[in-house]
This record gives sequence, C-alpha cells and structure tokens, in this order.
Amino acid sequence: MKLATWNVNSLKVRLPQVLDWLGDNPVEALCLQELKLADDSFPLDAFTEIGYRAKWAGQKTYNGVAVITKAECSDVQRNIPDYEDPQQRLLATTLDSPVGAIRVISAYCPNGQAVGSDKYEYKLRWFGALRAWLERELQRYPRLAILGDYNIAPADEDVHDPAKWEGEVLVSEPERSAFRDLIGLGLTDAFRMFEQEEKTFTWWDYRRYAFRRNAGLRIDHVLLSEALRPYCAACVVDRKPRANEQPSDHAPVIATLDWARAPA
DNA sequence: ATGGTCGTGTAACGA
Repeated sequence: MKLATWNVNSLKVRLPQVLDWLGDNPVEALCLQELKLADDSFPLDAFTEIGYRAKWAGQKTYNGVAVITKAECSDVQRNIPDYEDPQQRLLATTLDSPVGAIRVISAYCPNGQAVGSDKYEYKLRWFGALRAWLERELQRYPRLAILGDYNIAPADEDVHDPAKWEGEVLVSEPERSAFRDLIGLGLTDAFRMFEQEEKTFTWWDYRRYAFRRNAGLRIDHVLLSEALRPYCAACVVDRKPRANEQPSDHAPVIATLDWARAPA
C-alpha cells in the first residue's frame, strides 16, 4: 500500500497534473493540501472517472484538504475536534488494510508567516491542539499515518542554507520543538527511516529560480505511528512534478507500506 | 539590493 501527500496550491489549477500523477503513481491514498476551493467546487467527477473516491474539507480561496482513495473510507473527521477554527486544515479518514483499520490524515499545518507574528502564535497553538488530539486518536487508532505540509523543516539537513535560514519561520526552534512533540507521541518521520540523497527537499519558492538552484526545504512529511512503522519499506520525494509547466511549489512524498514485513 | 513569483480574484493578501 502506498500513501502519498502533495500540497497542490490550488486544485483547480493543478487538477490535470494530479490526475496525470495518479495515472503514473496509482497510490492507495493521496492526501492533498491547499485546495483553495469551496466544498461545492470540488472536482469529484474527475477523480471518479479514474477510479478514485475522495473526501474533502474545502474553503474558498485558502487552505482546504482532501484524501483521495481507491477504496471506500469511513469515519471521516473534519478539523481537529474541540479546536474551534474556520480554517480547513485537517481531514481524517479510516482505510481498511490486511492488518486492520488505518487512520489516514491529511494535514495543512499553518505557515506562521514570520516569527513573533499573530500567525506564528496561531501556528504554535494549532500544533499544540494537534498534539493533544493525536495523543487521543492514537488510542482509538494505533495504526495511524498523518501526511501533509507541516511547514516545518525538522533539522538543518532539511534546509538548503541553514545559516541563512537560522531562526526564520519554518525553521525556528519553537517550531522544531512542536515537531519533536509529535515525534514524542511515538510517530516516526518515515523519510528519515531510510538512506536519502543529501539536499532532498519538498518545497522550493517560486521566486529567484529556487527549484533550479535546489534552494528548498523539506517541510512535507509522512509520520507513522509505532504500529505502522515496521511495515514501512520506503519513503521518497517525487521531484518530477515540480519541473512541470505551472507547477505547485511543493513536490509529492510517497511512503510504501509492505504488509508482508513482520512487525517488530 | 529588503526585491523576487504564484493563486485568488481583480486589490491586496497569503505563502
């Protein structure tokens, strides 16, 4: 089973690329972020026509997340329960697997704009609420995968120029601490389970030829619970769509779960 | 050099 995440920065603009990508990468679940469209504008038919189903939490202009799946999913949850927030940033679904139910969550974590700003404070509060909810959710669903745009580069090796980025938003210590708090729940950064090429990133600014210079950050992540970790056989970034015409500024990340692997 | 490029929606704002 392959699970993937991709911040598409407008599903309206990127829909043909997403459909093409699913044709080449027929993953069981694709978590999307930054749909930037209202619930009633979601292009469900386009996914149905290629054999996929979808659950989504839309919002006009900003945010919006979805989980695109081959199989039907259940127990759909919009947003973080008990966290009042008009911004549509999270969608949780349950998928069947040979080892039992898996909770698959698409998350678009706040960007934070600038260290010390109101949006930065909101970002840290949001991560606090996410952590508190995930702690409970892991009791209900020990097999849990949360995929998305975390807007945090966890370590300097995830930053093209750590000296230039030191202390900046996406990299600051309070944000990294919030990320480590998630890891403290027993979640694993699937990408770092494996040998990876140095300077592998998932986001490159549209400005200043950042992609051409590989001036990127690794801010899109797949986190796996302790019960899922032993099944993870691979986790890779697919840089190809970032080279498309009219690309998203993010690349997809794909994790492979192999049920034939004996759990530890 | 304090910019730069996108998407939304048609002026700024968010990223």
